[in-house]
Amino acid sequence: MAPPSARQRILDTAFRLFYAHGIRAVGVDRIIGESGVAKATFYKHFPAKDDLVVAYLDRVDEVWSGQLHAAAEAAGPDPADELVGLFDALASACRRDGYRGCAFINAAAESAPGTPVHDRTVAHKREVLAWVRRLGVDAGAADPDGLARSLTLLLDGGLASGALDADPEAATRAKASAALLVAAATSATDNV
Amino acid sequence: MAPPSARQRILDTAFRLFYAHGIRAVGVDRIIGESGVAKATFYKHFPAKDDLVVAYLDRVDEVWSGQLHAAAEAAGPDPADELVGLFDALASACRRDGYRGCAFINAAAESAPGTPVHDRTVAHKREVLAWVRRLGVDAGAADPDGLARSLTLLLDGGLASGALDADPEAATRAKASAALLVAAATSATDNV
DNA sequence: ACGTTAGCAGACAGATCTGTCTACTATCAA
DNA sequence: TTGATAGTAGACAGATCTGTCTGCTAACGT
Repeated sequence: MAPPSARQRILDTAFRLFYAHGIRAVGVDRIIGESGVAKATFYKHFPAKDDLVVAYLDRVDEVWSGQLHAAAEAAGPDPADELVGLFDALASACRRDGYRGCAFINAAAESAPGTPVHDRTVAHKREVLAWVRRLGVDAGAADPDGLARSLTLLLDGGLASGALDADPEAATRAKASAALLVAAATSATDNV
Repeated sequence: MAPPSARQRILDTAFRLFYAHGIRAVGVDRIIGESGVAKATFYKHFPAKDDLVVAYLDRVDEVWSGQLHAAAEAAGPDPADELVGLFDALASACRRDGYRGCAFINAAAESAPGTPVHDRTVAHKREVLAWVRRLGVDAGAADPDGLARSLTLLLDGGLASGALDADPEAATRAKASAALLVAAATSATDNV
């Protein structure tokens, strides 16, 4: 029953506002106002706005990676099924209210290469790619690197186009295409 | 030998700066300064910054659509080959210096849904989707809508991930995956 | 009892951003 | 010649944004 700490309130508000409106479109004054925090407190926890942005991306990473992993596991235990099932997370995301695409792609569009914010987005995409690749190895894909790249292309495409029109059809097609690619990539070495 | 008009200089400068740094990151003062134009002239041609942004997107649309069509035609005349060949435009774009992903995806990340800028990005993606769909029909695909959606997902994925790391490998994989999807979509009705 | 830590409230500085306005110049057509 | 058109130069207003600073309050551990 302890009220959430100031830091937590700041992060909650930033998560909501940054994702909904974009990073540059939301000033620290607004975050301070809506989170009901003093300005000094804000700058104590986050010495610069960019520090908050990175913390925001850290949180998005946790949430989104969790959803991806959960969707994959739910489709398991066959790794090939997991590779297809992870696209259910995309479908769920598209249907969510206020969906505005991938927070990392959006953040990358607003940050210059080489900055901590931009680096954080690159790190996220690398993690996802590595995770998919591992599943590809488990699934016995002939070329796990290539398969992982193809699947993340589909995933990123679904996320990116979701920012333009959140058509659930796109997620369905992404999953269907993924199924085809996974089948093609595993049948060569692991055909029934 | 006539020097480019003020309007043209403004557009050239905006094209370069908006794409390289993002829309919100570039102020009108900078565009005015670097294009060597008077402030009154600027606001005469573009009453508001957003008007310039839309004009910028119009130009990007021309350029990028032209490259897509050229790449497709070069791979023709078989429509199925065109559907795969258009991905060469993605590979060329990735290799270009200063490549920073898709201007439309980036602009969408910086604009609120319902604004003229955001609408312009949606219109572009719709045009590309319709064009790919037409090629799919010509190629005799069983489900041209689905095929077009799948291929544009791959394309958008390549463009979006290009903003994070401009890996030419991604474009290669996108093309290979496209070839597989096109083959699968056309073989059912148009085999050998 | 006392110091430390966390937090609230809000003024302030300095930069930057969009957009307006005045005043002047050059070109070209009727 | 005169009037319209396109352009240059730059001051200015008003809003907004990031970040700093001063004061005050309350909880908690020693």
